[in-house]
Amino acid sequence: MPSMASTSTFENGKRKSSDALPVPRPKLMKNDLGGSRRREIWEQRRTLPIASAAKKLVKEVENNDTLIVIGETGSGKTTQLPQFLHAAGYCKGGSMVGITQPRRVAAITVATRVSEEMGVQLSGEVGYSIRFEDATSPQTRLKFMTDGMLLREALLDPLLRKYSVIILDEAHERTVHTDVLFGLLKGVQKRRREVRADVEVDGKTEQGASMVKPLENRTQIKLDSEAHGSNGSSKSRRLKVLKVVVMSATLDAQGFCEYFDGAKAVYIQGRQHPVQIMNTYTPEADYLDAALITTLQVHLEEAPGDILVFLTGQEEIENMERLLTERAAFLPEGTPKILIAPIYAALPSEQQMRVFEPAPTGVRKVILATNIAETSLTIPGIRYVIDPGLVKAKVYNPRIGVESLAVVPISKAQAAQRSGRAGREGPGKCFRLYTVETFNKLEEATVPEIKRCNLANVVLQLKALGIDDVLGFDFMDKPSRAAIVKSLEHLYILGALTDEGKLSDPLGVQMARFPLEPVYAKAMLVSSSFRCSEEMLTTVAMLSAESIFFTPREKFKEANAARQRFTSPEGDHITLINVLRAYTQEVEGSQRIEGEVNHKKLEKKLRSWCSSNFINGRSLRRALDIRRQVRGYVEGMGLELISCGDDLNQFRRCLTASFFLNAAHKQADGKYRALSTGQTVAIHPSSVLFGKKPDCVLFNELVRTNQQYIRSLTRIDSLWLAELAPQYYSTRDLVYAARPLSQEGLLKPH
DNA sequence: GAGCACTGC
Repeated sequence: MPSMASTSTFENGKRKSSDALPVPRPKLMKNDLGGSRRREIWEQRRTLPIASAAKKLVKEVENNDTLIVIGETGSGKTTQLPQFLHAAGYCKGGSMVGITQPRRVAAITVATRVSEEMGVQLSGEVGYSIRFEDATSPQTRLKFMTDGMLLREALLDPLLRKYSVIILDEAHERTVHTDVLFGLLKGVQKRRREVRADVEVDGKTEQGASMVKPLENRTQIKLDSEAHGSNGSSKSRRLKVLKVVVMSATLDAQGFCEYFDGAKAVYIQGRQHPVQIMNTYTPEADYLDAALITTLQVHLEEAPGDILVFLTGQEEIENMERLLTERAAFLPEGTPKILIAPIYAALPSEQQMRVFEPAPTGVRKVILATNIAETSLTIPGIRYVIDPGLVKAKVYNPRIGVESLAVVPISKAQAAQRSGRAGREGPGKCFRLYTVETFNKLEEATVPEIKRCNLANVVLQLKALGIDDVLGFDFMDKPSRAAIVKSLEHLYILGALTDEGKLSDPLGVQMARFPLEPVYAKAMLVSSSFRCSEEMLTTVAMLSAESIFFTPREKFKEANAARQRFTSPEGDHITLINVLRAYTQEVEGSQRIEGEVNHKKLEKKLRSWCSSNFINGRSLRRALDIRRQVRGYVEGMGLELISCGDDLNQFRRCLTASFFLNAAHKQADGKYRALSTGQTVAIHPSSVLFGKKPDCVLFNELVRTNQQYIRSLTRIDSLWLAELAPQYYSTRDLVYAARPLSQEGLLKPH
């Protein structure tokens, strides 16, 4: 690895005496990309807004254990700060700088860019780690990862000893994972200080280290402090305080500063072009019609440049595409043509790529997008943004545990993010289809996800991290008490928590290890005693992947016919198992017969098999990935993987023992009643049991649209509930009644 | 006879 050593040029003495960016002049290396490319990169780095602040930033990190960095779009904070810290010695002695991102793609692209800038190989000194993919090595010093991945690491190493600095990037997005990391890292900082203080007080060298178990890390900790023991007494020879840098793109830093005990905030200017904002004078009665008219108006009156229209969902995008095509046909003669490119997450990736293709000369591209274009991907060429000010967002009702999607107004921060999309390459314009008064009434920021989701997973992870008092956890925005209590109860019923509210061992401990919804993790663990763990493995993978079946509206009948060959009269779970069994036999099986597995060929076969069977290829691939990963965990725990073969009754009984909380019973009037909440529910038309009127079913999802629907069902014998979940159901009454639970122990951990 | 914003382990 010759390239590794060359980066040590960052650590030379020159840096200290100069205000300039600590970027070494381009140097030729083996496997070099070519001198001109290196010079180009160097030139780009030098002119970034953050470059002039390099020295100051490093000093701020040195002087503050927690630092808030507000960096506007285009400031270069994400790629540069990690390199500055590397150059300043924060990676010496085996320490790492960890940088979290909310999205997988971002972790990969940023790591790739930084490795290129540093002239090192990816997965060498610079690496990334995301689910299903670890591109790091023992040499890795700058580690980019998804926020969820760092959370997983904390389970194995609660003090995060490998890290000298953690940078939480895109903190303003407030993902559940980032929010949990906030509280967690505060705790780690405190505990790492305590470990140090211990040493300083009694001076006995081994005392502090005994809190930090594994032997091999002791040397590393020592090396840490030798590397940069700038602050603190000479006696502090143990774990360095963890430096935390919170990076955000929104200007409002106050919330972060307050939460991090008055942490200092620094601002870095961005490099955005001006965007002219236009609002309507009166509220629009029909925002879709307004969006349509505005799009055509911009096309007729404005200079060249592509248009980005934000819409709420697939259906709306499809409608708009149709309307726009119709109206475009009646444009005055000589008007340039338009090219419509829709994009939303569920769109097959080949069609997604169309938004990135430049329109032919003289043609204007109109992109119809969901909020996928707000942050997740950047489309080049956009000069005009049309923003109706609405978004489809998940709403969660903790009382009854129901999720639904609703169209709601965006926040001011989201409005700014949307308009910013017009100023990436040059001055732009944003047309907001709402009045200034309406804008002023919008919320400043979107309600953090942690306040609007099911917390079962979060609570389980916190318990696994040794945080027993979840209600007292230092959340930046605390979820409602009701939501926390609900998930504590849920975990207790699943057996993950003891009567005292502690994580049960081994059940709770094992459940927390799985990258699955707690109820799926439980099902996985229960399944080996029912001798159907292969089938449950497939089930939890397929359920985690969601929407395996692909039903385009125009081919509704064909899709339903294709599904027939997988359909099981027992329900959706076994139907999903049939899909995977068929795939394995018809695609992977035939590959093996032909000899060595050729991945390209397999991929091609998967695609054609999926399209002829109306299966969503992306979802199936994801299910296969999850299946492989979960299989690894199951085997790692020493659990046996057994198939029940054709004895699927055994499997249905296992589903009952696992998903007993979600049982529904047919009433005299033919409607269904969810047993644990008493709600009236209906079988979702996407289920294979729709119209079959089974007496008793289990379900995995409860969604509210026009009415309350249950999805992913299996028919069961109602007597199994009392037999397999006696702790929850009693047989005394004709109608099964859920038993009340005592909450005392759960809420006040001993 | 219905509808699935977007991420993540």
